[in-house]
Amino acid sequence: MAYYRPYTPPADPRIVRDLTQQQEELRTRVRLEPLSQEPRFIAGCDSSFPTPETILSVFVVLKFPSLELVEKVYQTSTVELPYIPGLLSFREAPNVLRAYQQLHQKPDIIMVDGHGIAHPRRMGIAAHIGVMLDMPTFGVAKQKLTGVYQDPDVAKGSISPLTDKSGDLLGEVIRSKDKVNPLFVSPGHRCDQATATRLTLACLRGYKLPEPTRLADHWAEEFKKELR
DNA sequence: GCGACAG
DNA sequence: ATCTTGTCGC
Repeated sequence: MAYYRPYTPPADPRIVRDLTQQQEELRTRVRLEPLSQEPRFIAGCDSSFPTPETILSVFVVLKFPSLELVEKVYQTSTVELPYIPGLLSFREAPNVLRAYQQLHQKPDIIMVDGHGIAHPRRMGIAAHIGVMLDMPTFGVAKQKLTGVYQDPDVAKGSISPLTDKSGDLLGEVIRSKDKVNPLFVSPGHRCDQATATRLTLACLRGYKLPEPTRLADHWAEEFKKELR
């Protein structure tokens, strides 16, 4: 439990204004719809920072619904933007997209570590990546960014809605394992809530995190060691 | 004015 | 995200 937040230098107001504007434009391209076909391959992606100035992004592709790992790739580059709540995608997406290009087996849908439309301007990193690739995506986050919800029952599989102040659905809060903190699942692009939730549940294998993100997390750690 | 704030 | 040991609970 954090009792205080470490000091963070204020972000340049001009940068914030410009990126927020770009985000509003990308927002007009988001399409929420059911998946056209059942996925045969699902990907997971995650980023970490081996050093404060280096970003490492990983992509894993699993066969669906067997969840057998079929490919894993990574990409590193220099960090050019600080973390700014609501603008995370501009810091991480560029490198994530380059990692995606390395894949030989392209997935049918991507599970992103972070939020989809459960974002102040409905443009979390999952939606951002989906629009850039024009690919189906949805987000699975460990912490809330925006919205209100009632804590779901402590039993695995319990779900409660995440809504904005107007009552609009932003995502669903899902208990992926008995008694552990719930996950925040929301559609990104070319995906809907039902699909995002269904696939998240279908990817659970006894751990808090669904396999795509869990394995992406795992390999990010392995690749990090490999770099030194 | 005060609290919240993905990774 | 990252730095970090032991420790409590199922």
